Amino acid sequence: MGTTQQTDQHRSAHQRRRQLLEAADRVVLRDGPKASMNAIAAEAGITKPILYRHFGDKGGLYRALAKRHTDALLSALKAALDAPADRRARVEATLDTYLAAIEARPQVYRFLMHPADNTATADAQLPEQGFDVGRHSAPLLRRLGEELAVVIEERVDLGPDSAQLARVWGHGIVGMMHAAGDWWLGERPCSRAQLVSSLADLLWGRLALVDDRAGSPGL
Amino acid sequence: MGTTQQTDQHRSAHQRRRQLLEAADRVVLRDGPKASMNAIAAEAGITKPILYRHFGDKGGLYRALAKRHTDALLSALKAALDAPADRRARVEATLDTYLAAIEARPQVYRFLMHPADNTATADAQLPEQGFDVGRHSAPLLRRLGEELAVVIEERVDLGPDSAQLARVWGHGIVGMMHAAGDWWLGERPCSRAQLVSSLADLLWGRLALVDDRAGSPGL
DNA sequence: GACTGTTGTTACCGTAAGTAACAGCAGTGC
DNA sequence: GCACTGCTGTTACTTACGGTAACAACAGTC
Repeated sequence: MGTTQQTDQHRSAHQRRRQLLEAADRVVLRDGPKASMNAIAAEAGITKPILYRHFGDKGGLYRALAKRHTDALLSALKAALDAPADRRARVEATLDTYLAAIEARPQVYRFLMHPADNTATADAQLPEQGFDVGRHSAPLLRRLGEELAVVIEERVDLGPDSAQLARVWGHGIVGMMHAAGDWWLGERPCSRAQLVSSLADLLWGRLALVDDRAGSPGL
Repeated sequence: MGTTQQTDQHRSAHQRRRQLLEAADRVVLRDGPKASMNAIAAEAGITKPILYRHFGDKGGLYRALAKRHTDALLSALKAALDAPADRRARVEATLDTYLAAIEARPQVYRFLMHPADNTATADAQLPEQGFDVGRHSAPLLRRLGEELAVVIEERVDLGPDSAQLARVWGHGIVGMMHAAGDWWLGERPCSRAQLVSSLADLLWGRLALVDDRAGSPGL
């Protein structure tokens, strides 16, 4: 075997890589986070060592896959964030874009969000490794948080310490979106629009404004 | 071997279980998320099958361990949430309590937060299992989110749909805290107090209040 | 026609989860 | 005393998966 789909065999390694990633995508879409290298290789019509030649290890494949999806998601989010509307509408559009994405492909979402582990032999105190890839965990949320921080800092005037505040907010907002989305995806307690509105209310400081409950200790 | 620490051998199975969990705790504290069942058994002075008799599978041990830590963390958070101070101070105290906890024991934190996987063979559509433990993913963040939702709904008057809004906010706030904490723990870009203050500002709606940056498109 | 590089294979290793199957020993009823 | 039950513990195994070595086939090139 191996001579079946070899009709056009001299496409570039880059094309081959994309093809493998698409197969991996399909398997992940079907099997969720349990997708094994064997299963992915089988889906691509090849065997494991080829995957390893292309991606080094499972983390490499994971990162390549994550980059694809993160790039796609991120450009969608940026578009929502840059839409011609006021800030509240933009925030809601961004939240909705994210939630629509995870709703559309929950399996991919779960695979990307729960990487299981990566390089971390023991000490956890090694200063740097030289590579930027595979450094620490940082699979998708980290990147989203950083990118959102950039957008926030570009667009909003946060005064002194703006860079740092923007990063905290970026990661915090992404985490809020993620956790609420993860819960919502599992339980579906309300419509997407309601969730978006509730989260935007939270970001708009409604927690600080509402009254204490009648019977609660008067603080 | 095996006759060494058998001085008082007829303590209840519950005591034994606690002892095993403490050993597991120690290993997790040392090895992080890579802690193997063999290593845990060795730390407890026994071998694997005993762990499996007590906890069923690795997921069972994980859940038991998670419950311990979640209970402890949750009671600390509830205490902070119930302190005699205004809402902002209480929120800051709660954030700080959480961050101090993950700062104090990052290995345990990482083990609990990155469960890698659990029961999820394929369909993801099985109705119920009979047990309440091991249902779906919901390791720690879910529970924190639900508990925070309860506290929010008890203490704050959110009007109609208050139950649902409280749950969204509970999960959202926990997610914000988690993501920001995870990032902060990895990079340590600022002091804990600064992080707490920035997150509280975010929850207080400062995002809605600040001005657009000078050069940005006028929306 | 030999040389090299790519694509593919089979067959293997190491590790870790999970599982028999068996051994020792406490208590209980006869 | 003696079988029976039940708990704690063991060794040794199976299975599955990540990762690797060694080899086979073939395209293009000098």
